[in-house]
Amino acid sequence: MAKILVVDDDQDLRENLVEVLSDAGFSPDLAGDGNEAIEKLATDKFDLVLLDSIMPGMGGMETLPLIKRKYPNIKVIMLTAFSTVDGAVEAMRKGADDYVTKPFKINDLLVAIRRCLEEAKFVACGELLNMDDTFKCLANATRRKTLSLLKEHDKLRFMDITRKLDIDDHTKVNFHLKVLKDAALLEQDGRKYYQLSAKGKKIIECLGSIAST
Amino acid sequence: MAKILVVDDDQDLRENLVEVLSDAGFSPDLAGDGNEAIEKLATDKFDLVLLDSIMPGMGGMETLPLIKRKYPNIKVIMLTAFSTVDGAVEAMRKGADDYVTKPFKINDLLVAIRRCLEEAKFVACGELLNMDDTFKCLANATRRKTLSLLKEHDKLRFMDITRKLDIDDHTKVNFHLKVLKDAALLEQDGRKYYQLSAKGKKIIECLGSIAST
DNA sequence: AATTTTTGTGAAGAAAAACTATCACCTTTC
DNA sequence: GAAAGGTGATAGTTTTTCTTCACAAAAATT
Repeated sequence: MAKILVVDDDQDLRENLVEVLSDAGFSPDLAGDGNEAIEKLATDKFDLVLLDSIMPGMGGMETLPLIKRKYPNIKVIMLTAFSTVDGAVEAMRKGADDYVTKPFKINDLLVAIRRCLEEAKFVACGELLNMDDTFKCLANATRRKTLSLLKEHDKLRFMDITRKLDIDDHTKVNFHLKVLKDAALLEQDGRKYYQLSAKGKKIIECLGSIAST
Repeated sequence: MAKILVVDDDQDLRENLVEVLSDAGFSPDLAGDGNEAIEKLATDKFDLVLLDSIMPGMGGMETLPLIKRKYPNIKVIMLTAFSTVDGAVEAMRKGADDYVTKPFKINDLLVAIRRCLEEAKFVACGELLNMDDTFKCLANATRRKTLSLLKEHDKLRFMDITRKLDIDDHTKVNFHLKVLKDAALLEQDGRKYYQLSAKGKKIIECLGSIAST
């Protein structure tokens, strides 16, 4: 199902990978260098890129940040022959999602691919969110505080929240809680405990890097 | 100025680092293992953590995700004696901001520290943002589309934006542009070209991972 | 057991804010 | 000078937000 772009200058390896990936149930496509990869990405949709770090023309290390800047949701796994710790760190800093050293066992690569796609699936849930509602929710300090309370304490009851928010009249919290529930950022378990939903957790995580409150 | 927490079980190295860091103008503090580090982080505010990967008690590899989950804005540089590519990749996947192999040249470490803090400074601008305004801005599909247009095209004139938004009456775009400007997500250069502000770029970057439109 | 208090929820109306649409007006370009 | 590009102000509509009231279930007291 998942579409994978294989970017490598070594034709043998490329064809080999295409076969393996097809057998494993993926839809692979090919590119011979960075420029070609960029073109392919512009025309087709891909879920993951296998990127060789050293290629004639534009190499993987240069291509990587270009891809990640334009398509942050596409996962990239670097493949590299001459591997050093510094190289690996640099690749990860540039946004690679994983780093596999050549020669690799096919199985190790498949494991890495599946793990990346699994993470992507989680991210993708964000795309299904109704962004309008989500942001409207976040555009309010009380609700943001509620979310971070729940991030910290995992589960809270109604009155716990009102007290922690330092609001005297409990009925006033109700409205905000409902908005949060409607936006699916928050849910209740059987015993009326409020907690972050999967979407809520994802959002909070993203927010963490830009907003402390 | 920046507060740095040095987490290492080797007392010689620790004291050595404290001296070097002090000389370089930082305020260092110490912890002997992961647990102690967590405690220190809970009581004091730090900008950066130097984290040894292998320690008796809780090691750095375990501590790292704990720190990053709780304090995503604090930078972490892993220090490690037995360095492998896999170890480096794992550390970076877990959220390390950099990875330095022991023995290291003091200067290399200082370079890494300064680079991390430089990035942190950029992130910190997010904290100064008025979150209410920011999210209100984002709670509107037209404005989000405007931002992603500007992300893609860098600079656009007023009419370019209205056309790309596919809005016939140009006066209707005005309002949204103003809201974006007020929230400082967008700015104009001397020639009336609209472009993303630093804050806008940062926001868009964070958003990229959760919202495609 | 009865009752009071705490906890938890929904709905409706008023107040505040955001959004839309329209008009007026200025500047640049052709 | 006409057309296109660009901006601000305002009034009416729609949405949010706040507030209040009503009410029910659970827990604690009497």
